[in-house]
Amino acid sequence: MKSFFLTTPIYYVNAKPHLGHAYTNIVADAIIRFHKLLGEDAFLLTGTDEHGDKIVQAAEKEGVSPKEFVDLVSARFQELLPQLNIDYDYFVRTTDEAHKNAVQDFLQKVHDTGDIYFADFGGHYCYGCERFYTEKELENGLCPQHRTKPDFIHEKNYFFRMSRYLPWLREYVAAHPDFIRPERYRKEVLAMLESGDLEDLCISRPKSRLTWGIELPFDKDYVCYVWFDALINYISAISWPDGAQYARYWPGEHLVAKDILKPHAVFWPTMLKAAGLPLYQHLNVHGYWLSSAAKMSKSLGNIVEPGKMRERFGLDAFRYFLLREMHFGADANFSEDALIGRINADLSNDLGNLFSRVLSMLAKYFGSRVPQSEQRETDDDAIAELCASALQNYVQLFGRVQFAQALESLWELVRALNKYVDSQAPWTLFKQGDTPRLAAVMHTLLATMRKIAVCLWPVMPDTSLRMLEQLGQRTEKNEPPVASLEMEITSFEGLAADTELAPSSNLFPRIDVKK
RNA sequence: CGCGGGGUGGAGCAGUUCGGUAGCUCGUCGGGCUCAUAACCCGAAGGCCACAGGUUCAAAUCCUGUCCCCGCAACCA
Repeated sequence: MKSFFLTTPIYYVNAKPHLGHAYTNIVADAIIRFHKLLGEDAFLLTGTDEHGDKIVQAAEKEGVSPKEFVDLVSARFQELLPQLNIDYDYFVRTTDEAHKNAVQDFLQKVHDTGDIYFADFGGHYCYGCERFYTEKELENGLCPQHRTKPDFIHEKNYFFRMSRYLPWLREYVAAHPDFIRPERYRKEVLAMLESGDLEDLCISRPKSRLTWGIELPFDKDYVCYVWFDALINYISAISWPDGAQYARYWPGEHLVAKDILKPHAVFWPTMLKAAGLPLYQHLNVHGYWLSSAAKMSKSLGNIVEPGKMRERFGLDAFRYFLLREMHFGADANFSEDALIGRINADLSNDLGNLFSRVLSMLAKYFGSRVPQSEQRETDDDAIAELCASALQNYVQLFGRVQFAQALESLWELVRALNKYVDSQAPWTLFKQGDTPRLAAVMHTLLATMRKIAVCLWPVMPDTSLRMLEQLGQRTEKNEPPVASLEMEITSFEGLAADTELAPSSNLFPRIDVKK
Protein backbone atom coordinates (compact mmCIF):
# COMPACT_ATOMS: atom_id res chain seq x y z
CA MET A 1 0.00 0.00 0.00
CA LYS A 2 1.29 3.41 -0.97
CA SER A 3 2.09 5.67 1.96
CA PHE A 4 1.40 9.36 2.32
CA PHE A 5 2.63 11.73 5.01
CA LEU A 6 1.47 15.27 5.65
CA THR A 7 2.27 17.77 8.38
CA THR A 8 0.67 20.96 9.61
CA PRO A 9 2.87 23.58 11.20
CA ILE A 10 3.36 23.11 14.89
CA TYR A 11 1.46 25.93 16.52
CA TYR A 12 3.16 28.33 18.86
CA VAL A 13 1.27 28.07 22.12
CA ASN A 14 1.16 31.61 23.37
CA ALA A 15 -2.17 32.50 21.78
CA LYS A 16 -5.69 31.17 21.40
CA PRO A 17 -6.53 29.08 18.33
CA HIS A 18 -8.44 31.02 15.64
CA LEU A 19 -9.76 30.75 12.08
CA GLY A 20 -6.28 30.45 10.59
CA HIS A 21 -5.47 27.40 12.68
CA ALA A 22 -8.85 25.94 11.85
CA TYR A 23 -8.29 26.46 8.13
CA THR A 24 -4.86 24.85 8.15
CA ASN A 25 -6.18 21.88 10.06
CA ILE A 26 -9.22 21.45 7.86
CA VAL A 27 -7.13 21.61 4.69
CA ALA A 28 -4.74 19.07 6.17
CA ASP A 29 -7.59 16.78 7.09
CA ALA A 30 -9.17 17.09 3.65
CA ILE A 31 -5.86 16.17 2.00
CA ILE A 32 -5.38 13.19 4.30
CA ARG A 33 -8.89 11.90 3.67
CA PHE A 34 -8.43 12.43 -0.05
CA HIS A 35 -5.40 10.15 0.00
CA LYS A 36 -7.25 7.59 2.10
CA LEU A 37 -10.02 7.69 -0.48
CA LEU A 38 -7.39 6.89 -3.08
CA GLY A 39 -6.60 3.79 -1.09
CA GLU A 40 -3.37 5.04 0.45
CA ASP A 41 -1.94 4.63 3.92
CA ALA A 42 -2.08 8.28 4.97
CA PHE A 43 -0.61 9.78 8.13
CA LEU A 44 -1.33 13.28 9.44
CA LEU A 45 0.97 14.96 11.92
CA THR A 46 0.18 18.09 13.88
CA GLY A 47 1.36 19.51 17.19
CA THR A 48 2.63 22.42 19.22
CA ASP A 49 5.84 24.43 19.44
CA GLU A 50 6.58 25.02 23.10
CA HIS A 51 10.01 26.53 23.62
CA GLY A 52 11.31 30.08 23.75
CA ASP A 53 11.38 33.22 25.81
CA LYS A 54 7.82 34.22 25.08
CA ILE A 55 6.53 31.03 26.63
CA VAL A 56 8.49 31.72 29.80
CA GLN A 57 7.09 35.22 29.95
CA ALA A 58 3.54 34.11 29.29
CA ALA A 59 3.86 31.46 31.99
CA GLU A 60 5.13 34.00 34.47
CA LYS A 61 2.17 36.20 33.72
CA GLU A 62 -0.17 33.33 34.49
CA GLY A 63 1.82 32.51 37.60
CA VAL A 64 2.63 28.96 36.53
CA SER A 65 5.76 27.13 35.48
CA PRO A 66 6.60 26.96 31.77
CA LYS A 67 5.88 23.25 31.79
CA GLU A 68 2.45 23.73 33.37
CA PHE A 69 1.72 26.51 30.93
CA VAL A 70 2.56 24.58 27.78
CA ASP A 71 0.66 21.53 29.03
CA LEU A 72 -2.41 23.67 29.37
CA VAL A 73 -2.22 25.49 26.07
CA SER A 74 -1.12 22.49 24.07
CA ALA A 75 -4.17 20.64 25.38
CA ARG A 76 -6.35 23.51 24.22
CA PHE A 77 -4.99 23.15 20.69
CA GLN A 78 -5.46 19.42 20.79
CA GLU A 79 -9.05 19.72 21.95
CA LEU A 80 -9.86 21.78 18.90
CA LEU A 81 -9.05 18.94 16.53
CA PRO A 82 -11.99 16.60 17.17
CA GLN A 83 -14.31 19.59 17.09
CA LEU A 84 -13.27 20.15 13.50
CA ASN A 85 -13.35 16.43 12.75
CA ILE A 86 -9.60 16.36 12.11
CA ASP A 87 -8.42 12.82 11.53
CA TYR A 88 -4.85 13.17 12.78
CA ASP A 89 -2.54 10.33 13.63
CA TYR A 90 -0.07 11.92 16.01
CA PHE A 91 0.17 15.11 18.02
CA VAL A 92 3.78 16.10 18.55
CA ARG A 93 5.04 18.45 21.25
CA THR A 94 8.51 19.95 21.14
CA THR A 95 8.79 19.25 24.86
CA ASP A 96 8.48 15.50 24.22
CA GLU A 97 11.57 13.53 25.23
CA ALA A 98 11.68 11.80 21.85
CA HIS A 99 11.67 15.16 20.11
CA LYS A 100 14.48 16.53 22.27
CA ASN A 101 16.59 13.48 21.57
CA ALA A 102 16.00 13.73 17.84
CA VAL A 103 16.94 17.41 17.81
CA GLN A 104 20.17 16.61 19.61
CA ASP A 105 20.94 13.75 17.24
CA PHE A 106 20.31 16.02 14.28
CA LEU A 107 22.48 18.81 15.67
CA GLN A 108 25.29 16.41 16.44
CA LYS A 109 25.10 15.00 12.95
CA VAL A 110 25.38 18.41 11.30
CA HIS A 111 28.07 19.43 13.79
CA ASP A 112 30.09 16.35 12.84
CA THR A 113 30.09 17.32 9.18
CA GLY A 114 31.56 20.70 10.12
CA ASP A 115 28.53 22.75 9.17
CA ILE A 116 28.05 24.20 12.61
CA TYR A 117 30.61 26.70 13.85
CA PHE A 118 31.09 28.92 16.88
CA ALA A 119 31.53 32.63 16.26
CA ASP A 120 31.52 36.00 17.81
CA PHE A 121 28.44 37.95 17.12
CA GLY A 122 27.51 41.49 17.95
CA GLY A 123 24.18 43.08 17.20
CA HIS A 124 21.19 45.11 18.21
CA TYR A 125 19.04 42.81 20.24
CA CYS A 126 15.38 43.46 20.98
CA TYR A 127 14.16 41.44 23.96
CA GLY A 128 10.55 41.85 22.89
CA CYS A 129 11.22 40.27 19.51
CA GLU A 130 13.74 37.83 20.85
CA ARG A 131 15.97 38.55 17.88
CA PHE A 132 18.84 40.62 16.52
CA TYR A 133 18.35 43.48 14.09
CA THR A 134 20.74 44.84 11.52
CA GLU A 135 21.36 48.59 11.28
CA LYS A 136 19.27 48.64 8.12
CA GLU A 137 16.26 47.07 9.76
CA LEU A 138 16.09 49.54 12.64
CA GLU A 139 13.96 52.63 12.25
CA ASN A 140 15.64 55.68 13.75
CA GLY A 141 17.66 53.30 15.82
CA LEU A 142 14.53 51.72 17.29
CA CYS A 143 13.00 48.28 16.97
CA PRO A 144 10.36 48.54 14.21
CA GLN A 145 7.90 46.51 16.30
CA HIS A 146 8.29 47.67 19.82
CA ARG A 147 9.54 51.20 19.22
CA THR A 148 12.16 50.65 21.85
CA LYS A 149 15.91 51.03 21.68
CA PRO A 150 17.51 47.63 21.29
CA ASP A 151 20.52 46.68 23.40
CA PHE A 152 23.83 46.14 21.67
CA ILE A 153 24.79 42.67 22.71
CA HIS A 154 28.08 41.03 22.07
CA GLU A 155 28.01 37.29 22.43
CA LYS A 156 29.28 34.06 21.04
CA ASN A 157 26.84 31.75 19.31
CA TYR A 158 26.61 28.71 17.13
CA PHE A 159 25.84 29.09 13.45
CA PHE A 160 24.63 26.74 10.77
CA ARG A 161 26.65 27.12 7.59
CA MET A 162 23.53 27.55 5.49
CA SER A 163 25.19 29.75 2.89
CA ARG A 164 27.11 26.73 1.69
CA TYR A 165 23.89 25.06 0.48
CA LEU A 166 22.09 28.04 -1.02
CA PRO A 167 23.42 27.71 -4.59
CA TRP A 168 22.47 24.04 -4.55
CA LEU A 169 19.00 24.88 -3.24
CA ARG A 170 18.50 27.50 -5.91
CA GLU A 171 19.26 24.90 -8.58
CA TYR A 172 16.98 22.40 -6.92
CA VAL A 173 14.00 24.75 -6.67
CA ALA A 174 14.54 25.88 -10.24
CA ALA A 175 14.62 22.29 -11.46
CA HIS A 176 11.57 21.11 -9.47
CA PRO A 177 8.49 23.18 -10.29
CA ASP A 178 6.32 21.24 -7.80
CA PHE A 179 8.67 21.47 -4.84
CA ILE A 180 7.09 24.68 -3.58
CA ARG A 181 3.54 25.39 -4.62
CA PRO A 182 1.59 27.33 -5.69
CA GLU A 183 3.91 28.96 -8.18
CA ARG A 184 3.76 32.42 -6.61
CA TYR A 185 5.62 31.21 -3.55
CA ARG A 186 8.17 29.31 -5.58
CA LYS A 187 8.92 32.55 -7.39
CA GLU A 188 9.26 34.35 -4.12
CA VAL A 189 11.71 31.76 -2.84
CA LEU A 190 13.75 31.93 -6.02
CA ALA A 191 13.89 35.69 -5.62
CA MET A 192 15.04 35.26 -2.03
CA LEU A 193 17.74 32.83 -3.08
CA GLU A 194 18.95 35.11 -5.84
CA SER A 195 18.95 38.27 -3.74
CA GLY A 196 22.10 37.34 -1.87
CA ASP A 197 20.57 38.58 1.40
CA LEU A 198 20.64 35.18 3.02
CA GLU A 199 23.44 34.33 5.37
CA ASP A 200 24.32 31.65 7.86
CA LEU A 201 21.76 30.85 10.49
CA CYS A 202 22.25 31.56 14.17
CA ILE A 203 20.98 28.48 15.95
CA SER A 204 21.78 28.99 19.62
CA ARG A 205 21.10 31.14 22.64
CA PRO A 206 23.33 31.19 25.72
CA LYS A 207 21.67 29.71 28.75
CA SER A 208 22.42 32.89 30.59
CA ARG A 209 19.68 34.48 28.52
CA LEU A 210 17.36 31.58 27.79
CA THR A 211 16.96 28.27 29.54
CA TRP A 212 13.59 27.06 28.20
CA GLY A 213 14.94 25.14 25.25
CA ILE A 214 16.84 22.09 24.14
CA GLU A 215 20.46 21.91 25.23
CA LEU A 216 23.05 21.69 22.47
CA PRO A 217 24.69 18.26 22.56
CA PHE A 218 28.13 19.74 22.06
CA ASP A 219 27.90 22.68 24.50
CA LYS A 220 26.01 22.56 27.77
CA ASP A 221 26.03 26.34 28.11
CA TYR A 222 23.74 26.83 25.12
CA VAL A 223 20.22 25.92 24.09
CA CYS A 224 18.91 25.48 20.58
CA TYR A 225 17.21 28.50 19.05
CA VAL A 226 13.91 28.13 17.17
CA TRP A 227 14.34 26.44 13.81
CA PHE A 228 16.59 23.54 14.58
CA ASP A 229 14.12 22.80 17.34
CA ALA A 230 10.81 23.46 15.63
CA LEU A 231 11.37 22.09 12.12
CA ILE A 232 12.80 18.80 13.29
CA ASN A 233 9.40 17.90 14.75
CA TYR A 234 8.45 16.72 11.27
CA ILE A 235 10.79 13.79 11.58
CA SER A 236 11.14 13.40 15.34
CA ALA A 237 7.42 12.65 15.50
CA ILE A 238 7.80 9.69 13.17
CA SER A 239 10.72 8.30 15.13
CA TRP A 240 13.70 9.47 13.11
CA PRO A 241 16.38 8.16 12.78
CA ASP A 242 15.71 4.48 13.45
CA GLY A 243 11.96 3.98 13.67
CA ALA A 244 9.73 2.04 11.35
CA GLN A 245 7.41 5.00 10.84
CA TYR A 246 10.23 7.17 9.57
CA ALA A 247 11.21 4.48 7.10
CA ARG A 248 7.62 4.13 5.99
CA TYR A 249 6.49 7.74 5.74
CA TRP A 250 9.46 10.00 5.02
CA PRO A 251 9.74 11.93 2.74
CA GLY A 252 6.29 13.48 3.06
CA GLU A 253 4.86 16.89 2.38
CA HIS A 254 4.21 20.00 4.44
CA LEU A 255 1.34 22.41 4.70
CA VAL A 256 2.09 25.91 5.98
CA ALA A 257 0.79 29.46 5.80
CA LYS A 258 2.76 32.08 3.94
CA ASP A 259 4.22 33.66 7.08
CA ILE A 260 6.60 30.77 7.59
CA LEU A 261 7.60 30.36 3.97
CA LYS A 262 11.27 31.18 4.46
CA PRO A 263 12.02 28.71 7.25
CA HIS A 264 10.28 25.91 5.39
CA ALA A 265 11.48 26.74 1.90
CA VAL A 266 15.07 27.70 2.73
CA PHE A 267 16.18 26.68 6.23
CA TRP A 268 14.58 23.25 6.32
CA PRO A 269 15.79 21.92 2.94
CA THR A 270 19.33 23.07 3.64
CA MET A 271 19.18 21.49 7.09
CA LEU A 272 18.02 18.20 5.60
CA LYS A 273 20.72 18.39 2.97
CA ALA A 274 23.41 19.06 5.55
CA ALA A 275 22.23 16.12 7.63
CA GLY A 276 22.14 13.90 4.56
CA LEU A 277 18.39 13.25 4.67
CA PRO A 278 16.00 13.21 1.72
CA LEU A 279 14.08 16.42 1.11
CA TYR A 280 10.34 16.67 1.55
CA GLN A 281 8.27 16.23 -1.61
CA HIS A 282 6.12 19.32 -1.57
CA LEU A 283 5.75 22.47 0.43
CA ASN A 284 2.12 23.58 0.13
CA VAL A 285 1.69 27.22 1.05
CA HIS A 286 -1.62 28.89 1.73
CA GLY A 287 -2.65 32.52 2.22
CA TYR A 288 -4.53 34.41 4.86
CA TRP A 289 -8.17 34.84 5.62
CA LEU A 290 -8.97 38.51 5.74
CA SER A 291 -11.88 40.04 7.52
CA SER A 292 -13.34 43.13 5.85
CA ALA A 293 -10.22 43.23 3.70
CA ALA A 294 -7.95 43.54 6.71
CA LYS A 295 -5.79 40.97 8.33
CA MET A 296 -7.49 39.41 11.28
CA SER A 297 -6.04 40.68 14.47
CA LYS A 298 -6.91 40.92 18.08
CA SER A 299 -6.42 44.66 18.09
CA LEU A 300 -8.89 45.21 15.23
CA GLY A 301 -11.42 42.94 16.90
CA ASN A 302 -12.30 41.22 13.65
CA ILE A 303 -11.46 37.70 14.73
CA VAL A 304 -13.66 34.92 13.39
CA GLU A 305 -14.25 32.16 15.89
CA PRO A 306 -14.44 28.74 14.24
CA GLY A 307 -16.45 27.30 17.11
CA LYS A 308 -19.24 29.77 16.61
CA MET A 309 -19.36 29.20 12.87
CA ARG A 310 -19.65 25.49 13.46
CA GLU A 311 -22.48 25.90 15.93
CA ARG A 312 -24.44 28.23 13.69
CA PHE A 313 -23.94 26.70 10.28
CA GLY A 314 -22.73 23.18 10.85
CA LEU A 315 -19.19 21.90 10.62
CA ASP A 316 -19.38 20.43 7.13
CA ALA A 317 -20.87 23.55 5.59
CA PHE A 318 -18.09 25.55 7.24
CA ARG A 319 -15.44 23.16 5.93
CA TYR A 320 -16.94 23.32 2.44
CA PHE A 321 -16.91 27.11 2.51
CA LEU A 322 -13.27 27.34 3.56
CA LEU A 323 -12.12 24.98 0.85
CA ARG A 324 -14.39 26.37 -1.87
CA GLU A 325 -14.00 30.07 -1.23
CA MET A 326 -10.23 30.38 -0.92
CA HIS A 327 -8.09 29.76 -3.98
CA PHE A 328 -5.30 27.87 -2.31
CA GLY A 329 -2.28 30.12 -1.96
CA ALA A 330 -4.06 33.44 -2.33
CA ASP A 331 -5.65 35.48 0.43
CA ALA A 332 -9.42 35.42 0.71
CA ASN A 333 -12.09 37.36 2.50
CA PHE A 334 -14.14 35.84 5.22
CA SER A 335 -17.62 37.17 5.73
CA GLU A 336 -20.78 35.68 7.09
CA ASP A 337 -22.64 36.91 4.02
CA ALA A 338 -20.29 34.98 1.77
CA LEU A 339 -20.62 31.90 3.96
CA ILE A 340 -24.41 32.05 3.94
CA GLY A 341 -24.33 32.71 0.20
CA ARG A 342 -22.30 29.57 -0.43
CA ILE A 343 -24.45 27.47 1.86
CA ASN A 344 -27.68 28.57 0.23
CA ALA A 345 -26.51 28.57 -3.38
CA ASP A 346 -24.15 25.60 -3.56
CA LEU A 347 -25.26 23.36 -0.73
CA SER A 348 -28.99 23.98 -0.27
CA ASN A 349 -30.18 24.93 -3.75
CA ASP A 350 -27.85 22.88 -5.93
CA LEU A 351 -26.81 19.84 -3.97
CA GLY A 352 -29.33 19.48 -1.13
CA ASN A 353 -32.29 20.18 -3.33
CA LEU A 354 -31.05 17.67 -5.91
CA PHE A 355 -31.13 14.95 -3.27
CA SER A 356 -34.47 16.12 -2.05
CA ARG A 357 -36.19 16.15 -5.42
CA VAL A 358 -34.69 12.89 -6.66
CA LEU A 359 -35.36 10.89 -3.51
CA SER A 360 -38.85 12.25 -3.31
CA MET A 361 -39.52 11.13 -6.89
CA LEU A 362 -38.07 7.72 -6.14
CA ALA A 363 -40.47 7.39 -3.24
CA LYS A 364 -43.40 8.28 -5.44
CA TYR A 365 -42.48 6.32 -8.54
CA PHE A 366 -40.58 3.28 -7.27
CA GLY A 367 -41.37 2.95 -3.58
CA SER A 368 -37.87 4.17 -2.66
CA ARG A 369 -36.09 1.30 -4.37
CA VAL A 370 -33.34 1.61 -6.97
CA PRO A 371 -35.02 0.64 -10.23
CA GLN A 372 -33.52 -1.79 -12.71
CA SER A 373 -32.13 0.19 -15.61
CA GLU A 374 -32.34 -1.23 -19.11
CA GLN A 375 -33.15 1.44 -21.60
CA ARG A 376 -30.18 3.80 -21.68
CA GLU A 377 -30.26 6.61 -24.18
CA THR A 378 -27.73 9.15 -25.40
CA ASP A 379 -28.80 11.71 -22.78
CA ASP A 380 -27.98 9.18 -20.08
CA ASP A 381 -24.64 8.36 -21.67
CA ALA A 382 -23.84 12.06 -21.80
CA ILE A 383 -24.32 12.25 -18.02
CA ALA A 384 -22.15 9.20 -17.50
CA GLU A 385 -19.42 10.76 -19.61
CA LEU A 386 -19.66 14.09 -17.86
CA CYS A 387 -19.53 12.27 -14.56
CA ALA A 388 -16.31 10.50 -15.52
CA SER A 389 -14.61 13.68 -16.69
CA ALA A 390 -15.79 15.68 -13.67
CA LEU A 391 -14.42 13.05 -11.32
CA GLN A 392 -11.17 12.89 -13.21
CA ASN A 393 -10.75 16.66 -12.98
CA TYR A 394 -11.71 16.56 -9.34
CA VAL A 395 -9.03 14.03 -8.49
CA GLN A 396 -6.39 15.81 -10.52
CA LEU A 397 -7.13 19.27 -9.12
CA PHE A 398 -7.46 18.07 -5.56
CA GLY A 399 -4.08 16.37 -5.87
CA ARG A 400 -2.62 19.69 -6.93
CA VAL A 401 -4.15 21.34 -3.84
CA GLN A 402 -6.53 23.35 -6.04
CA PHE A 403 -9.56 22.69 -3.89
CA ALA A 404 -11.75 25.53 -5.13
CA GLN A 405 -11.32 24.43 -8.72
CA ALA A 406 -11.84 20.79 -7.81
CA LEU A 407 -15.14 21.57 -6.11
CA GLU A 408 -16.17 23.81 -8.97
CA SER A 409 -15.60 20.93 -11.33
CA LEU A 410 -17.78 18.71 -9.18
CA TRP A 411 -20.50 21.32 -9.08
CA GLU A 412 -20.62 21.46 -12.84
CA LEU A 413 -21.82 17.91 -12.51
CA VAL A 414 -24.32 18.77 -9.78
CA ARG A 415 -25.79 21.53 -11.95
CA ALA A 416 -25.86 19.26 -14.97
CA LEU A 417 -27.93 16.79 -12.96
CA ASN A 418 -30.47 19.46 -12.07
CA LYS A 419 -30.65 20.33 -15.73
CA TYR A 420 -31.02 16.70 -16.66
CA VAL A 421 -33.97 16.35 -14.29
CA ASP A 422 -35.67 19.27 -15.99
CA SER A 423 -34.95 18.11 -19.52
CA GLN A 424 -36.02 14.52 -18.87
CA ALA A 425 -39.09 15.58 -16.84
CA PRO A 426 -39.58 12.30 -14.98
CA TRP A 427 -43.01 13.49 -13.81
CA THR A 428 -44.14 13.49 -17.43
CA LEU A 429 -42.69 10.02 -18.04
CA PHE A 430 -44.57 8.90 -14.95
CA LYS A 431 -47.87 10.30 -16.20
CA GLN A 432 -47.27 8.71 -19.57
CA GLY A 433 -46.61 5.40 -17.88
CA ASP A 434 -43.21 5.08 -19.57
CA THR A 435 -41.71 3.03 -16.75
CA PRO A 436 -38.60 1.71 -18.56
CA ARG A 437 -37.51 5.19 -19.53
CA LEU A 438 -38.35 6.55 -16.09
CA ALA A 439 -36.27 3.80 -14.53
CA ALA A 440 -33.27 4.62 -16.71
CA VAL A 441 -33.41 8.30 -15.84
CA MET A 442 -33.75 7.69 -12.13
CA HIS A 443 -30.96 5.14 -12.17
CA THR A 444 -28.65 7.57 -13.96
CA LEU A 445 -29.40 10.22 -11.37
CA LEU A 446 -28.80 7.95 -8.40
CA ALA A 447 -25.60 6.48 -9.77
CA THR A 448 -24.15 9.95 -10.36
CA MET A 449 -25.28 11.24 -6.98
CA ARG A 450 -23.51 8.35 -5.35
CA LYS A 451 -20.25 9.34 -7.06
CA ILE A 452 -20.66 12.92 -5.95
CA ALA A 453 -21.24 11.83 -2.36
CA VAL A 454 -18.09 9.71 -2.46
CA CYS A 455 -16.01 12.59 -3.84
CA LEU A 456 -17.17 14.89 -1.08
CA TRP A 457 -15.95 12.70 1.75
CA PRO A 458 -12.63 14.54 2.19
CA VAL A 459 -14.40 17.88 2.35
CA MET A 460 -17.57 17.01 4.26
CA PRO A 461 -16.95 13.64 5.91
CA ASP A 462 -20.17 13.37 7.92
CA THR A 463 -22.47 14.70 5.22
CA SER A 464 -20.88 12.49 2.60
CA LEU A 465 -21.71 9.43 4.65
CA ARG A 466 -25.20 10.71 5.29
CA MET A 467 -25.73 11.13 1.57
CA LEU A 468 -24.50 7.63 0.94
CA GLU A 469 -26.78 6.24 3.63
CA GLN A 470 -29.72 7.97 1.97
CA LEU A 471 -28.66 6.17 -1.19
CA GLY A 472 -28.78 2.89 0.68
CA GLN A 473 -25.01 2.46 0.88
CA ARG A 474 -23.34 0.83 3.80
CA THR A 475 -20.89 3.17 5.53
CA GLU A 476 -18.58 3.10 8.49
CA LYS A 477 -17.97 6.21 10.54
CA ASN A 478 -14.64 7.81 9.69
CA GLU A 479 -13.77 5.18 7.13
CA PRO A 480 -13.43 6.08 3.45
CA PRO A 481 -16.68 5.05 1.74
CA VAL A 482 -14.95 3.25 -1.14
CA ALA A 483 -11.68 1.40 -1.48
CA SER A 484 -10.45 3.41 -4.44
CA LEU A 485 -11.77 6.65 -5.84
CA GLU A 486 -9.96 6.03 -9.09
CA MET A 487 -12.08 2.99 -9.79
CA GLU A 488 -15.16 5.17 -9.48
CA ILE A 489 -13.99 7.18 -12.46
CA THR A 490 -13.69 4.28 -14.83
CA SER A 491 -16.97 2.57 -14.05
CA PHE A 492 -20.42 4.09 -13.90
CA GLU A 493 -21.81 1.17 -11.91
CA GLY A 494 -21.86 0.98 -8.16
CA LEU A 495 -25.54 1.08 -7.31
CA ALA A 496 -27.36 -2.24 -7.14
CA ALA A 497 -30.96 -2.52 -8.26
CA ASP A 498 -33.57 -2.85 -5.52
CA THR A 499 -31.41 -1.08 -2.92
CA GLU A 500 -33.62 0.68 -0.44
CA LEU A 501 -33.39 4.48 -0.41
CA ALA A 502 -34.33 7.16 2.06
CA PRO A 503 -37.86 8.43 1.35
CA SER A 504 -36.81 12.06 1.60
CA SER A 505 -33.81 14.26 2.23
CA ASN A 506 -33.00 17.60 3.77
CA LEU A 507 -29.22 17.76 3.92
CA PHE A 508 -28.71 21.52 4.04
CA PRO A 509 -31.66 23.58 5.21
CA ARG A 510 -31.65 27.04 3.67
CA ILE A 511 -30.51 29.82 5.92
CA ASP A 512 -33.02 32.63 6.03
CA VAL A 513 -31.39 35.98 5.56
CA LYS A 514 -33.24 38.49 7.64
CA LYS A 515 -33.46 41.80 5.89
C1' C B 1 14.16 52.76 -9.50
C1' G B 2 14.55 46.83 -2.84
C1' C B 3 11.58 42.03 -3.73
C1' G B 4 7.00 39.57 -4.67
C1' G B 5 1.59 39.42 -5.60
C1' G B 6 -2.61 41.93 -7.61
C1' G B 7 -5.91 45.76 -10.55
C1' U B 8 -11.37 41.68 -15.68
C1' G B 9 -19.59 43.59 -16.20
C1' G B 10 -23.05 45.74 -9.30
C1' A B 11 -20.09 41.87 -5.81
C1' G B 12 -16.47 37.75 -5.66
C1' C B 13 -13.32 35.40 -8.99
C1' A B 14 -11.37 32.23 -13.54
C1' G B 15 -8.88 33.05 -18.03
C1' U B 16 -2.63 35.50 -18.88
C1' U B 17 2.28 29.38 -19.26
C1' C B 18 1.79 28.03 -25.58
C1' G B 19 -1.82 35.60 -28.40
C1' G B 20 -7.42 34.21 -32.21
C1' U B 21 -15.46 35.32 -30.86
C1' A B 22 -14.40 37.78 -22.72
C1' G B 23 -16.17 33.08 -18.98
C1' C B 24 -18.11 31.31 -14.01
C1' U B 25 -20.81 31.96 -9.33
C1' C B 26 -23.81 35.49 -6.72
C1' G B 27 -27.10 39.68 -7.51
C1' U B 28 -30.91 42.19 -10.97
C1' C B 29 -34.94 41.75 -14.76
C1' G B 30 -38.29 38.61 -17.88
C1' G B 31 -40.14 33.69 -18.89
C1' G B 32 -40.87 28.23 -18.01
C1' C B 33 -41.73 23.91 -15.06
C1' U B 34 -44.14 21.64 -10.83
C1' C B 35 -40.36 16.34 -8.86
C1' A B 36 -38.00 19.55 -4.96
C1' U B 37 -35.37 23.09 0.44
C1' A B 38 -40.02 30.22 -2.35
C1' A B 39 -36.13 25.42 -5.11
C1' C B 40 -34.86 24.02 -10.27
C1' C B 41 -34.57 25.21 -15.80
C1' C B 42 -34.42 28.90 -19.97
C1' G B 43 -33.51 33.88 -21.67
C1' A B 44 -31.88 39.12 -21.05
C1' A B 45 -29.40 43.48 -19.40
C1' G B 46 -24.54 44.77 -17.71
C1' G B 47 -17.32 44.84 -19.16
C1' C B 48 -13.29 50.26 -24.00
C1' C B 49 -10.17 43.15 -19.25
C1' A B 50 -6.14 49.96 -14.20
C1' C B 51 -3.88 53.70 -17.79
C1' A B 52 -0.57 55.06 -22.11
C1' G B 53 2.32 53.42 -25.96
C1' G B 54 4.53 49.27 -28.96
C1' U B 55 4.88 44.26 -31.63
C1' U B 56 1.18 41.51 -34.68
C1' C B 57 -3.46 40.04 -39.71
C1' A B 58 -5.06 39.52 -34.44
C1' A B 59 -3.40 41.34 -27.33
C1' A B 60 -7.01 40.58 -21.03
C1' U B 61 -2.89 37.39 -22.80
C1' C B 62 3.69 39.35 -25.42
C1' C B 63 7.11 44.05 -24.84
C1' U B 64 7.97 49.19 -22.65
C1' G B 65 6.44 52.94 -19.37
C1' U B 66 2.93 55.07 -15.64
C1' C B 67 -0.69 55.00 -11.65
C1' C B 68 -3.15 52.49 -7.61
C1' C B 69 -3.81 48.33 -3.78
C1' C B 70 -1.63 44.32 -0.71
C1' G B 71 2.34 41.37 1.55
C1' C B 72 7.84 40.82 2.65
C1' A B 73 7.83 43.82 10.37
C1' A B 74 3.60 42.84 14.09
C1' C B 75 -0.60 39.27 18.82
C1' C B 76 -1.28 35.63 13.64
C1' A B 77 -2.42 29.92 9.86
